[in-house]
Parts: sequence; C-alpha cells; structure tokens
Amino acid sequence: MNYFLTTPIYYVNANPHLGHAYSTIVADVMRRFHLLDGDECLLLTGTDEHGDKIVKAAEARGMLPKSFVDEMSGRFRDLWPTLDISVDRFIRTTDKNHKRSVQAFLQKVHDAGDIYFGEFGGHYCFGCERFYTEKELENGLCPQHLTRPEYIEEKNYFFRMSKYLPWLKEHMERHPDCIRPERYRKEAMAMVESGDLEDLCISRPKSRLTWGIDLPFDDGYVCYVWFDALINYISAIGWPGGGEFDVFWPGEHLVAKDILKPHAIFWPTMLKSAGLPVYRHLNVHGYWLSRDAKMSKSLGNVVSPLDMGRRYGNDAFRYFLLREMHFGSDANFGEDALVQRINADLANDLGNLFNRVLSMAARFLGSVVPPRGEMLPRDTAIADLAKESMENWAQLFRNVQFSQGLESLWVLVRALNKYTDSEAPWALHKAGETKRLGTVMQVLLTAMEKVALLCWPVMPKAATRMLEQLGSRTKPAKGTLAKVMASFAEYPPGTTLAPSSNLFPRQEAPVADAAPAGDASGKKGEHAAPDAGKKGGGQGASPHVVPPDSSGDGATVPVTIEDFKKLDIRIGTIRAAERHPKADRLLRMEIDFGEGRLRQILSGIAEHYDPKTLVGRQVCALLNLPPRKMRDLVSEGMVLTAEGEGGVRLLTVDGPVPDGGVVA
RNA sequence: CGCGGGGUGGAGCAGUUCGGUAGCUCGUCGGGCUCAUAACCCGAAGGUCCCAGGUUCAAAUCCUGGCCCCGCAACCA
Repeated sequence: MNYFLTTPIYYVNANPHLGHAYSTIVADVMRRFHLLDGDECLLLTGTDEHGDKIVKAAEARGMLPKSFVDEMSGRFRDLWPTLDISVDRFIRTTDKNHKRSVQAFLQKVHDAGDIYFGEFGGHYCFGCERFYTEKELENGLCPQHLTRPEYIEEKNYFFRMSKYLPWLKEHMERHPDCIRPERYRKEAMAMVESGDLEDLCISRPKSRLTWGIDLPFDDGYVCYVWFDALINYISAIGWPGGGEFDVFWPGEHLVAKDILKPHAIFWPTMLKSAGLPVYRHLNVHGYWLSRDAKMSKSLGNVVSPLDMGRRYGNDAFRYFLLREMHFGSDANFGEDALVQRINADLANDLGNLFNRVLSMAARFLGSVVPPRGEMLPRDTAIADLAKESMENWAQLFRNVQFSQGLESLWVLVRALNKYTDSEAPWALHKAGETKRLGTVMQVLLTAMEKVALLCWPVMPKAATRMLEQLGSRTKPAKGTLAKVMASFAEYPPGTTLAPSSNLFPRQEAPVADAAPAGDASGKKGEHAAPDAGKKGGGQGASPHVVPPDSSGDGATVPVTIEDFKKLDIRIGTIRAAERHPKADRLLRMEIDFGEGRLRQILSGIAEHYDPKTLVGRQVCALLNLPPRKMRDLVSEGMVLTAEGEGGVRLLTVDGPVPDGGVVA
C-alpha cells in the first residue's frame, strides 16, 4: 500500500518549539512504522509563509517578507534532521508549484459554482482590522473602540461550505475512524450539528494585503488563509497533474487539536467541492503542558525542551514523547519525568537486558552464537509471548496508540529479564550444561532481535545499534515487520555478538529546582486574524503559533523622542478595583489622575492581583488611547505592566507623586 | 445554561465502548539472585474508584443530580 502522511505546515513568524517538534517526531515514527509494515511511504512537512502577520514580523526586523520567510523556513527545515526525522517532501507556501495548485484548486471550486462574491462589508474599523455589520455597531460606533468605522466598499469571495455540511455529516458517520482518537470525531460532529458554521471568507483585497496568492478569477484579490494553507497537502505531491498525487492520495494528516476545525470541517468540504477524495485519517494530538507554565514563562534561564533532546539524546527524547503522552490527550513535560522514563524503561529494562545477555555471551560463549537445542514449554512460552506482543504493538501503532504500543513491547522486554532470571544461564554455565545454555541464549537473542526492530520507529539510532550488537542481518526496511513476526526461528549459529552494550546509561535525577521549560506547552495558538465578520480562523495551518514575541530575536523599530512624547503616560491612584463580572482575566479599576473625575480602566491582571490590595496604590497608565470596550465595559486607558517571575507586575513609582504626574 | 476533557492506593496513569474478583509504571518495606548499568527477579503494605441517589443478583463502568479541577472559545487592546 501507499502511505502518505503530513504534518501541519508551520507558521514561520516564530521559532520552532516543542509542539512543532512533537508533531514532526510523531509523523516520523508513523512513517517508519508504516515502512516496516510494508508500505511505500511519503512524509510531508513544510512552512506556511503568507499573511499579514508575516509582513509585520518581517517589518519588525527590518526585512523584506521574502528574505524573512526564507530564513525562518530554513530554521524549520534544518531542525528535523537533527532530531533524526526523515522528511521526504518539504513544502513552502511561497513555492511556485504551490501557487499554481492553489489557483487551480480555486478555479475548480469556482467552476463548481461554490464561490460567490459576498456583498457585505462596509463598516471597517481599522483598530479591529475587521468589518462590522449594521447590527453589530452600537450607535454607529465600533463596539470595541467606540470610534466611527470607515465605510469601505470591500467585497470578498466566499466558499459555499454550508452546501457540503450534510454530506460531511454523512461522511463522518460512514467512516467512524476518519478522525481519531474518537473524542475529536465527536467534537467535529458537534460542530457540524451545531448549525453555527458559516461560509468561509477566502479572499483579501490587494489594497489591504498583497503578500498572498492571486485569485485566478480576480487579480484584485489574494487568497486568504485556508485555501492557501490547506492545499499544501496536495500541491506538494503534484496536484494537479498527476505524479505522486495519483499514487499517494488520499493520505492522512497529523495535527494538534487547535486546528481540528479547519481540518475536520473546512478541508473535507473543500476537497469535495473540487471533486477530490477525502483524506483517510485525521490524527489529532493534544498539548504538552508545563507543570507550572505561568511560573516559568519569560524566565531567561529555563531549559528548552529541545535542549532536553540534545542533553539526553534523541532516542530517549523521542521515546519519552511517544511513551508519556497518550496520543490525543494532553500530557506534562518535565525533566524529572523524562529522567525517570530513561532510567526505568530504557536503562533498567531494555539497556540492561542487552548488556547482561551480551556480557554472558562473551563470558560463556566467546560471543559466538551456539546452535539451538530442544525447546521446552517455557521457551516456547517466550516465543508465544513475543508473537502476541508484536501483534499488539503493530495493531496499536496502526491505531496511533503509541504509548500503549510501547507498553505492549515492554511486556516482552520485562518477560525476557524474568526469563533470564529463572533460567539462570550463569548456573547452566557453571554446571556445564552447554546445550541448555545454548538454547536459553538462543531464545533471548531471537526475541531481542525482534525487540530491536520494533524499537526502530521510535528510536532509530538505538535500534540500529542494538541490531549491530546482535550481529543481526535484519535491516529495518520496507516490509521487515512481516518477516520478523512470522516465526521464532533459530538465531543463526556462528553469529558474532558484541562483547558488551551500554545503550542507555542511567541519568542522574535533575537538580530539584531545574524547572521544566517555559514554552513547553505549544498551547498558545491563534493570533486570531480577524476576518471580515467571521470568527476564528487562525493564520495558517500551524499547530501552535506563538505571537511575534520578545523572547526571540526581538529587534525593534527605532523611534524618535518625538514618537515617545506622543504617549501620554501618567501616574494615578487606584480608588476602586473589582473583578470584571464576565471575564476571567480582567480587573475593573477606577483611577484618579487628578482630572477631577475617575477613569475606568480595565486590565488583564485578574490572575495576578487581588483587587482589594490594589486600592490606594499608584500606578502608571497610558491615557491617550482611544476608549475601548472590553467584555462590555469601556476602558479609558492602559495600565502598564511588566512580566515578572511570579507573573505580571504593575509599574509603579518609588515615592509619592501627585495624581496626574507625567511620566517622561 | 458557549464547546469539550477529567476526578481510580503516596505520585503519574490504564480500565468505563459491551456491568462480573480494581490493574500498570514509579515510590516505600521485606526477601532472592550475582549475568548485568546499585541494575534484575519474587513478595508485601497501601484504594470510600469525587459525592448523593437510582437501575441491577452484581456498578469504577449504565441513569439522574451535585461538587471540584483543566483545556478551547471569550477575554488579557
């Protein structure tokens, strides 16, 4: 069979982090598994490079969009080999073929009558970067900024997605494993049945955005988000125009749960409209959490999860990621858990098994494999267990249950340790029972070769070393799994074994305070690009998008003192403070700036400050911002804060200052 | 009542689809072994399966109600 797997394409406005690494590692594991399973495999990853956010991120660094995305895309591409990931195709949405495919796709959907020119638009608020309908305006003003929106004749193109929702519902019912794990299919089903799904806006006029792909049927517009990003999955393999597409499509996708909707709803309906078959599976994974993400954020000294891979080795790092997270659920990333896994599973169970067996072979047999003698029931029991374990492993991996699959493999590993104990080759050696010794060692070696091979998808380097140490002629290659599972044959006598093994050295427990990594979670997504009257729609198919941040290479744009003087920053005293009744993170404060009245200011510090403790304190605030509505209440300024170790801290003064005092 | 996930020995989790003796890893305690990376093997202690009702011969599992965590969304301009 042909097996085509994709990761999301990653949005290049920030550097790669654990979320990206996890997705791509899982993809690599799946590819290697399917290769062993006899499939012809093609793994695709890449970068998403269009959109407004890219233009801004490039500007912030004084670069042209093109050079910026070239550099960022390179960082992703170069990372994968260092994690032992074998990528077959790497796509960039700025590739020429991709542009051609997107236009061809749009044309097909257009020809099918599924794209229409939307007549709304009109009231555009520049602050919000979005349109408002008459109904949404309050007294003709933007409900967010309380400013009068400009009337703009901006029409856009829409994809008639609603037309395909009944079909999609039926499709999901007929293919219960199209989205997995099951919970995400349920969630997608709920979306379809909710009736809240509207047609997709798929364009932006060039007057506002030029960094995108021209619509084939109107060169005054560029394509917006999904009809650009999602199509990478087929443009990368040559659609339209055959080639690999004809061979490998339909394939399957791997995504994080934050982009379930575009992949579960938008993409299938788009494919249907274009007359193409839907993907086989959508595999959805959860997030890596940091035990106390809030505490460790923004600290300069936190250890990056990617550094963990470098420190403990890729094989151990990959094993941990696959074993610790039950695919689909969230999991915690912590250095102590990583070390525990390494020591318990890899060093004590697996590594030690290899070391003790090879060491015995060296001492008792001169590292040369003896012939196998008569198999006793307790020997065939191992053979049976190996078969069962491998079958479970394969079934679970096929079903993206990697953690359970590895657990099933470890049942065999532990049984081999137990077998070693109960057969006690050292005692056989002492007693001169050469024949029985040979059989026991045979059973161990035969089983260990199978273990080594099954480790390969997750730990390619270590597995290769294991096979080498066993002097094995088995190579991890297309279709090897069937051969290895088929029988429990005698290990070729005469094979020379390595004299010892030290696959996974035990690790010291991390120092108590070595907190796990701040950006471990890849959970901050959605720099929601407001879309003409639509909701949601993160930019691009990236699983986790981190806002253009201060942590990385934050070169900023120079300003003049004149620019600074435009800011009206003043000191005021908080007279009243309370939680916003309808928002988790907002505090409502009344602050005295000596203006003869109190200003109401809202600030997202509810998680960091108890309102009672704020009354009477002096704070800094920026006052000459336009008033803005936040969760139904108007804010007349912005309280200034800085991110501290325990969370957000207010800027204040170190001595009394008259209310209204100017900050300069 | 915006959507969703979860609450199981000290820690982390599986088990819930389809009711039938509560399981795994780590940790603790005791023992064994000496091939091995202070590793391995055996045994033990330790659980009101969040609470309250209900169905049933039988409920971690099914039903109803409640409590408590956590994501998403909203919002943190």
